[in-house]
Amino acid sequence: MQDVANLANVSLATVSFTINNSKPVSPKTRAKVEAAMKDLGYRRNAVGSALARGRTNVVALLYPALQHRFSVTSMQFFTSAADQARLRGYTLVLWPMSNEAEAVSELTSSGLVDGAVLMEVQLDDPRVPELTGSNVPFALIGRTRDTSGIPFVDVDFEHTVENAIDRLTELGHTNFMLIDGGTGNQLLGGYGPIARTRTTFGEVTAQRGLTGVMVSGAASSEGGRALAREFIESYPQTTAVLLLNEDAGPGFVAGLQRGGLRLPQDVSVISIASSLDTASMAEPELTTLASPADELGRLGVDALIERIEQQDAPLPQRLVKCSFHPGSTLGPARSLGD
Amino acid sequence: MQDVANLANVSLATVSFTINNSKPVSPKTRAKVEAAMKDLGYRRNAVGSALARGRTNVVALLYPALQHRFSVTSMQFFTSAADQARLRGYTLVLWPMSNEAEAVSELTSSGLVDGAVLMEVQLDDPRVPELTGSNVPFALIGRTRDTSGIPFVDVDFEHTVENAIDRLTELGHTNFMLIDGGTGNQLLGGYGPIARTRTTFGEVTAQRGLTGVMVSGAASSEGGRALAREFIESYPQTTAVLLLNEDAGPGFVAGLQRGGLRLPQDVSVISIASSLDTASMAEPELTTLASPADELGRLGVDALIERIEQQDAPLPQRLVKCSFHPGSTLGPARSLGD
DNA sequence: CTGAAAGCGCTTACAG
DNA sequence: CTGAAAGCGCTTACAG
Repeated sequence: MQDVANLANVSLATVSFTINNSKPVSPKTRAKVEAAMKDLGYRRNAVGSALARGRTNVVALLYPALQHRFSVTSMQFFTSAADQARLRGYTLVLWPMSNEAEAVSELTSSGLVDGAVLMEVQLDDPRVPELTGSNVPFALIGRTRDTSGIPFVDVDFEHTVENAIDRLTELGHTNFMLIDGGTGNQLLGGYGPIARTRTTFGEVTAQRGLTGVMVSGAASSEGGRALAREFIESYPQTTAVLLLNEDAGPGFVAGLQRGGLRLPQDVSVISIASSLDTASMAEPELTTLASPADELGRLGVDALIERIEQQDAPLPQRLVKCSFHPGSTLGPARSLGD
Repeated sequence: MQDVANLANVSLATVSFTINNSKPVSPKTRAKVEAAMKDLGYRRNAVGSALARGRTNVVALLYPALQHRFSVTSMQFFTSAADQARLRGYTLVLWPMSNEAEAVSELTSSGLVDGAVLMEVQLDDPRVPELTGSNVPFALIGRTRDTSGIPFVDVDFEHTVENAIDRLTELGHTNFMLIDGGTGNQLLGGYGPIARTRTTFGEVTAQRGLTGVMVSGAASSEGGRALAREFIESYPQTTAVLLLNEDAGPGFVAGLQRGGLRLPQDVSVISIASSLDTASMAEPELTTLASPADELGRLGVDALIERIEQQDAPLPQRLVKCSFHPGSTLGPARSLGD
């Protein structure tokens, strides 16, 4: 930078002013400085700048480490978040968290990042109070139980479940099943998407006098096949399935058919909050209420940057709806005699 | 940091020495300093440290932006690379590259990262000379055409193709097809995995007097279904398929069966350099030579950090083999009369 | 509109 | 083993 200043016959400060547009600079001075920068191939050092400004323009994406089964949907968060950050002049770092408390404080106290976007949010996520206390700006992709004062973007699970049930009800279905990807452990017990979906499913089926059962299975193709066997053995009356378990989808569909059921003549299945990529791997292709994953990644970063750049702006809290894609697994309920 | 020094009645320098073990510190002084740090909840600021040391302990993962269809395999690179970086005291940033030249120089001249790992490497990747010229350490996940002097980790595609052909030859197959995910554009024409696989496939089938055709299709379920239609219409003699197109796998298998072919009685399919997650979404499950994706992400970061920390160490260049997973799509060649 | 100087939070010769 | 001081590459009041 000093070299640039020398070559342009100006001071260090003036170079800084032209780079950052932080003070008015006369056109000729600006031209001289820019020529000098070009000649020397100069680019401002991000670390020096960060130290002086107290801002790094780096944001972190926090995701659970050791959970190495990432769906297509998570991948979309990663890349859309990184792209959007870049677009807005930030760099995205991946921050795997194994030990929640320690990792969060390591993050917040390092001074490396200006803020964090959290993925895989639990209803009572321990990271949230930790971050609130640390004064590091953050935003959630997902929601805690109590969202007051907390910036977030999330799928509108409540609407999604109702929408799916509506569509199936119109086709005459009255016997519903919700399949989720929860495992027995406590962690997933408090996982937002599953909890909200189950609650809404329970409420809506009860209100409307529908039969509704809930079942969980592993988030994998093998999990899906196992769920199909369970379905065939234990739930002969059920004709409509809401599937909140993206990765089990193709296996579930394959398993049902292997067990002699036809889709959608015998059973209708709708995959919710999941990706079309995975849905299309099933045969027949799954009818889907697709997760707006790209949009969530983008909006999550936007929400965070808003918090960083203008603390007084209105709190960003957005619910995004899933989009319907027909597929081939939705049909009229089979009549009682079938 | 000054606060810590005051509380412990030592100098700023001594605090730094104890934190970094950069100079011997007496046990009692160390104890005082550590107590003071704990009391104040002090953590060293990464930015100040980076500026003084000329090292940020941040490494970048460069991937092609705008390519929003990431397979499970890419996801594994992302997360295993981030985990390994963290394990070795580094932070991983995601660096989407749209305009190659500009983005690389933005990276190298920002001073933000100590080095970069490159994904989706082309045979003549323009990023490589750019990085070589910039003196920023880097390592490839993949390989350029000429690998002399370049640190990399990659799948041993040559071995993988031979292995797949061996297995099928033993089952009596003589009519082979290679399906890849290349699109017509130049970009993918020079994409390492496809180029190497095609070359090896051509050589091995020729050497052994086997019939071998090569076909490309879109990397999606729909692409797989289209490939199946093409297969049935145009290649009735072919009994053995090597599939280098992970995302087309389930659709291809479904399409073949929809067209009346049985797997593996009529056609054997082996998916290569792909993930088991996707393979298991096919029905029947695809026989697979699985990509060591986690290992590659980890080794890629290791290779980079070696270059950063000891420039004189032997050049890290590693080829990793795929692992065989049986699945249900490999069987004896149908006899001529079938 | 331009410049001299202090300071961001650390590290590291250098001296003791 | 410990400390005083310079310096890493910037930004930004402050003065002109």
